[in-house]
Amino acid sequence: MASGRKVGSEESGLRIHQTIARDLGTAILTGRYQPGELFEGEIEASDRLGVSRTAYREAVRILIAKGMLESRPKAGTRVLPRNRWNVLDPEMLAWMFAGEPDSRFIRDLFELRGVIEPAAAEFAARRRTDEQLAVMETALDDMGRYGLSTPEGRAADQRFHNMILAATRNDALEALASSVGAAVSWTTTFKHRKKLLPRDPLPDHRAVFQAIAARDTAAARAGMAELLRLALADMDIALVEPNGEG
Amino acid sequence: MASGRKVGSEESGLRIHQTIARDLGTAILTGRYQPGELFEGEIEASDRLGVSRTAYREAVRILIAKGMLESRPKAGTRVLPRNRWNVLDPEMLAWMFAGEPDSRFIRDLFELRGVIEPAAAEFAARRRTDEQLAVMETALDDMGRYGLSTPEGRAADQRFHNMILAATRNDALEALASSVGAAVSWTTTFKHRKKLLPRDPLPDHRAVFQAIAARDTAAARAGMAELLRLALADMDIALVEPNGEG
DNA sequence: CCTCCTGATATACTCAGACAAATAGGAATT
DNA sequence: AATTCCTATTTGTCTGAGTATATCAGGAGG
Repeated sequence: MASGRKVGSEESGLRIHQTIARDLGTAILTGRYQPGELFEGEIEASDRLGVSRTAYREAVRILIAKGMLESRPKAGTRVLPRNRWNVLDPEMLAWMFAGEPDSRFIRDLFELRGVIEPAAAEFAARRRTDEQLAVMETALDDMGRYGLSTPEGRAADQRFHNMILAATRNDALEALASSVGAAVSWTTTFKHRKKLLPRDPLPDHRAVFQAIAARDTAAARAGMAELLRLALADMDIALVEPNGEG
Repeated sequence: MASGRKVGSEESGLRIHQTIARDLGTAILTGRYQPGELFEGEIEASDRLGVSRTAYREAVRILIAKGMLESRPKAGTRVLPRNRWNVLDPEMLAWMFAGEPDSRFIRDLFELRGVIEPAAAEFAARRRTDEQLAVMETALDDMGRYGLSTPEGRAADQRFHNMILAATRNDALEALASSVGAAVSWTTTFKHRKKLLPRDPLPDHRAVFQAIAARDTAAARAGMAELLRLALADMDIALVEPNGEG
């Protein structure tokens, strides 16, 4: 047992294959490996990283499952083109936002959210149950009580949006929006890290809630769109797109 | 070396861990394993399947990467709740549609597509380049030449929609819509398996194309919405939702 | 000169068995 | 009853060997 060395840095509860997957994943996301680029062999790679081939291979399996890699005997392991990546995968989003996320992709996510959530609000207005409505209301109350600058307040905000998604009764929409919402909430954390929020978000949320309560689909859609528009306006990243909405 | 038996059925080029992942994945998707249910231990499972623990573990890693499983020492490996699954993962969609897909989820996918693609058409109308427009046109020509009942025609249809997505200049939207689009095309195959298409889809496509060419965002959105509405009307699954659009 | 086969070879894939690490759950203690 | 500690169980990691497969070079045939 001569070499009982650690990999390099003491990671939290993560297993080795998870840290390798995360490291390789972020390396690919940040462009340190280009699409089409060939990886070194398993033996060399695992040796260089100071881990067993087993752990390295399991890491590669994870990245293959996320559409980032491809591996075949004799051909080796190479990075797939970007359009094959599952960029909406929650773990991948977490990797992106752990580092310095690409502002262009953040814009993409907000844009996608702007497409998804108003539609979700509309479906929710049509299909919500009274129980779901009640959960939304208490979440909104909590949000007002604690404010968005506290963890409790943000959790309440999450609950509110999640319940809207659940009320859509659309699993696909729900899965998607929860991923995007989580990613966007990372940026919200960024926002609050720099400056405290300048605006009270409660009225927008209440308007959406009222519309859903009244089963007013058009108002729900419009209210959510307005909410997102205001939220986006609070952020600095609005500037990446030179041309406005027109 | 007493038992050199094969796993059971001769799979095509798939590796062992891939087939195990697919089998377990479909078993979970079809409800043969319920959320929260505990798997048997790795040794028992790999032994029962007649494969090595390595291969079984790599399969489990894949399913964990897709949000279907969770495993911790001493606690075992268990199925995660449905809302944790990455149901938009292309591979998962393929697994679903390989068997008898849940009609409720198909409805969800169509609904999601109805949200995504009109928005994508709108973005495409605003941001498309002339080159992208040219590709759309040739795709449309091919589609007209071969018809949707031929593989070439369907490929052209795919190219048309994919180019719209590329023209949105939104990676997140593109990744999402390509997954959903692929899944929906499986159902299109289903449709044509039963009955040949009763309607000429070309006019709808041309309308969308014209709008994108003219950079008419509203018309592009409306045209795409209409296209999807008609496509959905062709399918049998419209009946799952008793209440119409209103 | 090109196409098709054929085999050598590099690479990932699979296997078996051992050991390590972590943690859930119970036992002992306060 | 709450807390601490122990232990047994399960996943995690390692090693080294052997297998399968696809690429690539080189030759046979057109």
